[in-house]
Amino acid sequence: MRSSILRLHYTLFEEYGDLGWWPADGPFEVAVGAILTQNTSWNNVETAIESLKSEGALCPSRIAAMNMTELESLVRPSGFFRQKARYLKQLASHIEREYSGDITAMSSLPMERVRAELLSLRGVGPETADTIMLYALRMPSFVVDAYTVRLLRRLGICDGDSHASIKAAFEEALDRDIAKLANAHAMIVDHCKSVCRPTPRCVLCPLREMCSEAEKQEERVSD
DNA sequence: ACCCAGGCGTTCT
DNA sequence: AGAACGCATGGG
Repeated sequence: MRSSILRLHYTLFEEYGDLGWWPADGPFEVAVGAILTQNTSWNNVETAIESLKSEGALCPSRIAAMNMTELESLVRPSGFFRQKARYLKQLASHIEREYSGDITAMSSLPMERVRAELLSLRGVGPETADTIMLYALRMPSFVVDAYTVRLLRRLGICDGDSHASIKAAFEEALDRDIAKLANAHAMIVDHCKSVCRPTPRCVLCPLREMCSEAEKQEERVSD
């Protein structure tokens, strides 16, 4: 899988270059965005983040102290607003209580410890935890999302492989380099949003070569 | 009038 | 362990 990942990374980088993810003002805003974007388009998340900002509410202390109804109304545009308000509240309280409101304090702890701690919070699953680690704490933890799995399957790079093994393969192939891991996920998401749709149009796709090779391989198998 | 979006938790088989 | 379902808004 290693050489396929390297080729994918190289080809995507040739097309997209450095995308400079995650778009946010600071580490805590990254974490908030990671929760708000769960199964939700980024456009809706931006609206919610803007409304939080306009209230000066984008910090752990303010969110931890805010009343639930107000928080719900601020994050409403991002959908699932009752759950997400609860999740943000819990995250903010945790950061406030354990790290005096400074989320970056977590980055000096071992990765496994940080991941387990994030996963223990309601509303923080594998993808959200890895997103916070990679883009807020700048730790080399690759983010495997639905896009990644769909793309890798289509390219025949993975088949039934678990998220965990895909994650590990990227981290090894990209040498645990934070900038590379961060940009790799960004390129995959960006690519899948615009080009590699559920029903693909491969004519101008930078990955069309890899894609057609995978299709040929598929035909051989089904013979 | 659909369909989908940068998931997660709960509740089943 | 893995599938099915609810959660909710806004844009194509």
